[in-house]
Parts: sequence; C-alpha cells; structure tokens
Amino acid sequence: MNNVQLIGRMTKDVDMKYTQNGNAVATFTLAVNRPFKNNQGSQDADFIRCQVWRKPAENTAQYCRKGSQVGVTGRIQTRSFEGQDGKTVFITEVVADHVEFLDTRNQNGQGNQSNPNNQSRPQNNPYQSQGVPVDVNDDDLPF
Amino acid sequence: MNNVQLIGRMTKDVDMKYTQNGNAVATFTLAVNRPFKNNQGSQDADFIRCQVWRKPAENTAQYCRKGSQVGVTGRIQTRSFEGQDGKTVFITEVVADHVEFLDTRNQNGQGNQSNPNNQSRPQNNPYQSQGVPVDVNDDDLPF
Amino acid sequence: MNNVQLIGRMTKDVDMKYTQNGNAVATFTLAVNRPFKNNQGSQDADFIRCQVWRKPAENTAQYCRKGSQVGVTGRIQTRSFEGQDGKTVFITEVVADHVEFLDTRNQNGQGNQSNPNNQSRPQNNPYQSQGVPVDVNDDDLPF
Amino acid sequence: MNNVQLIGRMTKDVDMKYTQNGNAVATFTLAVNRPFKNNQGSQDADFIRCQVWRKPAENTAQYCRKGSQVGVTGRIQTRSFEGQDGKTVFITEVVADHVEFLDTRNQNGQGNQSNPNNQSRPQNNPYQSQGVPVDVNDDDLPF
DNA sequence: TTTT
DNA sequence: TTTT
Repeated sequence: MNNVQLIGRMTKDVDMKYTQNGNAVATFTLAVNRPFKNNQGSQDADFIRCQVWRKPAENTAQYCRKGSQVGVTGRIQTRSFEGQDGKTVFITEVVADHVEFLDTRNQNGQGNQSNPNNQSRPQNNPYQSQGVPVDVNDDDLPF
Repeated sequence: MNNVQLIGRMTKDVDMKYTQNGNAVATFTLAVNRPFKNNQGSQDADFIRCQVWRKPAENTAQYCRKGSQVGVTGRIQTRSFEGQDGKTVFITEVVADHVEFLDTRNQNGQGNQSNPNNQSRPQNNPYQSQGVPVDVNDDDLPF
Repeated sequence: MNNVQLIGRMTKDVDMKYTQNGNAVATFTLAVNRPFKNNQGSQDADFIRCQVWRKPAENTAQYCRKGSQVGVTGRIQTRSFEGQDGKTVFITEVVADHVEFLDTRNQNGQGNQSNPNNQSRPQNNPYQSQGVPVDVNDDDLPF
Repeated sequence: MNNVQLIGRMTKDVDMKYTQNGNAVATFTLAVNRPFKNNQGSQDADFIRCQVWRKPAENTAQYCRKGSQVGVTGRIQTRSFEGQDGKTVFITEVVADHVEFLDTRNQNGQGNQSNPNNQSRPQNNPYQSQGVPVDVNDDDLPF
C-alpha cells in the first residue's frame, strides 16, 4: 500500500513535457498548508513535487496554472539520478493518478483567469501544441 | 489535506533519538513494494523515510527492527537544512501519526526474533534506556 | 488503519446538535461524484453520511451549507441502533477529523452566499447560538 | 476524491460470485480495530463490507479466509435496492481496487492454515472452479 | 433519497 | 451481527 491524498495550490505554472513515444508528463509543485500555524516565523506549508502522465497530464496543463487549487491522489515515488556534479541525487515525489480541479474559475479550458497579470506561462506552449519529444523517459511511466 | 498511507518493511533497525526536552523521535526507512514489477532490472520498491514522535516512537523502537512489516499513516513533510558542504539540502519525508505492527511475531516486546543473526541494533540502546538528549530539535515536533 | 479522504458537495445544510455535556456534533451528507460517468442513467455520485465533533463541527456549521464543496478526512464507523419498528438498524458513516472548506466564497463567516434563494437553513439556529443539549450521546464521541 | 485505506481481519470466509458475463466478485467483511479501546464494554471494532472485482477478487478468494489480515485500498460506494419487504434499502460499502495479503502463512495458495478446524469454506467451491454465473450484475462493475 |  |  502506497497512497497519498493532497489538497493544495500550484506554486508555478505546470511544466509539460513529452517522451519520445509522445506520452505527456506534467510536473508541478503543490503548496499544502499545514493545519496549525507554526510559531516563530517557520515554514507553514509543505512544498510537494508531483508528476502526472498521459491524459490527466494534458487536462492538468490545460486547466491549471500558478495558484490553482487541486486535489491530488497518487503514490510516493523515490528514485535517484546522476547529478550535474557526478553525485547521486535522491528524489522523493508524488506520482498522481487523479488531479481534481477545485477552482471553479479554472474550468473553462483557458486556465485560471483570476490574475490576468500572471504571464509566467508561455502563451504558445510548444510542448502542448506540437507534442515535441523532450528529455523525459518512457521507462519512467508509472503504469 | 495532506495524507499518506503505507504498508512496507523496515530497511534497517529503527533509529531512536531524544530532543533536549526529552521528546522521543524514531526514524526509519520503509521499503514499499510496487504493485506491478517493472521490466528491465529497474527498482521495484520505493524507499520512504519516515519519522514518528513521542509514545508511538517508543512503541515503534520497542516492537520493530530491520524487516518488520508495518502500516503507517501520516503526512508528507518537506524541509531544508544546511548540508555539510554549505549547500541547502531539501528533504521529503513522512511524519507518521500511527504505526501499526503487522508481524505477529513482533508483538512480544522483544523486537522481531525471526532472524536471530540480525545483530545490527545495539543490544543496549543508550538513547532508549537513558533518554539522552541528542541533536534533534523540539521545533521539529509535528504538533 | 481506517482512513477516508473525500472531496464533495453538501446535499443539504449542516445539521448541528449538542450532547448533554455541550459537545457539538455536525452531521451532513456529501455528494461525491464518480470519476467516470456510468452508462444508462444510473447514479453518478455516492452520497456519504459524515459527522464531525467539537470545534471543527462548529466551524463546519458556520462556514458551510447546501452545495458547499469540502475536503473531508476521517475514518469509517459502523454502528447499530434500535429502529422505530424494533428492528436493529446498521449504519455506516464517516467520522471526520478535518473538514477543509474549498469554496472561497464561503469563507466570510456567513455561509455560502452564492444562492441567495436557498433559505433552507434556519436564520437563527437555536442549537448553534445557545448550545441546547439534544439527543446525541457523549458516548458517541470519537475520541 | 473518494479514497479508503483499511487494515483488518476478515470476519468470515470470502463470498465469491460470478456475473452473467463471468466477471468475478468477491465480498467480505473486515473487522478493523479502533485505535483506543472504548470504555465500558462498547464495540471496539468497525465491521466494514468490502467488495472486489475480477482478478484481485480471484486472488482474494484463493489466499484469504476467516481471520485473514489484509490491507484494502478503494472507495466508498452507496447504493440502494428493493428490500424483501418492498422498501428501499440503502447500503454503504467499500469497493476495493487492491487487497494486500498480510498473513505470510496465507501465501501458499491454500488459504490460511492457522486454524485447521475452520471448515466454513466449502472444500470445492463451484463458483471458483467452474465460473458459474450467479445473481450479481455486470452493471455493478466498478470500472 | 440527495450536490455542482 | 462479526476478526485477532
């Protein structure tokens, strides 16, 4: 058994990539507020890396952006890779199987319009529109 | 919402420490098998760092050791600290609120006797027997 | 281990009661939509009875009403009681420990204003304002 | 979001059925002990109806029987049917997608041998060996 | 006996 | 109408 359930807000726009075989992978970080405030100025949220694959990845990229509130269901994954300094880097992240969109304003296929000045997502995302293969690996597919 | 549920086996004996105020903290890593085997020699388990505090920490140290099967309920925590090379290290771990002991052989207060040659846990754990304060911090208490 | 996580909408206003000792109990039913529509006209949501106690009960009654979207964390409880026909009735419900309010419009202490014609909750709830003891039992307290 | 995670023991042997199309459905009740004992003789476990479909159903019937300890992952389902007195009966149960077998003695394909006097499961289960269609409905398939 |  |  390996299950995770989160409700949080995206710290940035969704990062969308495609594998060589054209499988979509969306990556984002969720800020999940802790229930009771910590005392003296310490961190009051956890920042949790999430990835989601295929059709739900495309929906997530289409309907969410920085600040979007979502519910996420999935599992914890640990993996390691060679860092740029040659050392092994260990990473812990959530592989989501469902992403539920909780901002009603989001659900028009345009992304969250609540902050029209938020221009951090490229207007024409080449990954999304052309399915260009990038550096993610089909071996990482969760199922 | 930030919830995690795991069933797995401990990769090592439990690491038990006490804060300056005498609060117990048990740390362990859980190997959680993935449901469907991956193909070509890749990792088939996730290795998830867990910590648990106070009374459940003491129970965990008493009843579990390397190889013990447990069910864990808790939340994902992210934090950062200064690494030994001065760089900021980010860490993701599970803070458990409940640990359920699933090896019936374990439940005699002696730890898991199934492998009598497993001597990796010190016979007299100075932390456990004397409550010696060590380097964990009361500010890290989860509640 | 006995854990439940839900995101859904309240089918009615929250039902608020107090035990003889003055403990608050809020009861509500959540409509949780199923991920994939069923085919021929069959039910497309589960309707799940939830209860929550004490301070979170009061917050739920204050911030939520019919249609409010919430995230709920808790456990499944089964119990039986004598029905009005003398037969034993078995009931399965969720005892919540956390209720997270997901409608931003809700969070002004006035309840959900999105449908001003929805008058089903009494304007002056005698339970909430006066802590009147009713027929719920302190023995049912979940902790 | 509609998620459930349980660890408990089966109160009886698994009830195995097949739909007209030959889909396996296993039904069982899990006794899930409550974390802290209740005081004066009141119930100290929840008894939760579970169902599981297809291949995991067959595995559950093969490896589990009365008393088997399992971990269950799934969702809460509510449904209603016409009772024998013509009245509508409402039922709440867990539809499992995974059942994890936690009794190591169970994992020999023979069922739990720990109580050899427990003969409540038929020695030759006609459902399991012949796939005989019975009264469960393919419309109830969870996916 | 149900929510958007 | 219940498990260890």
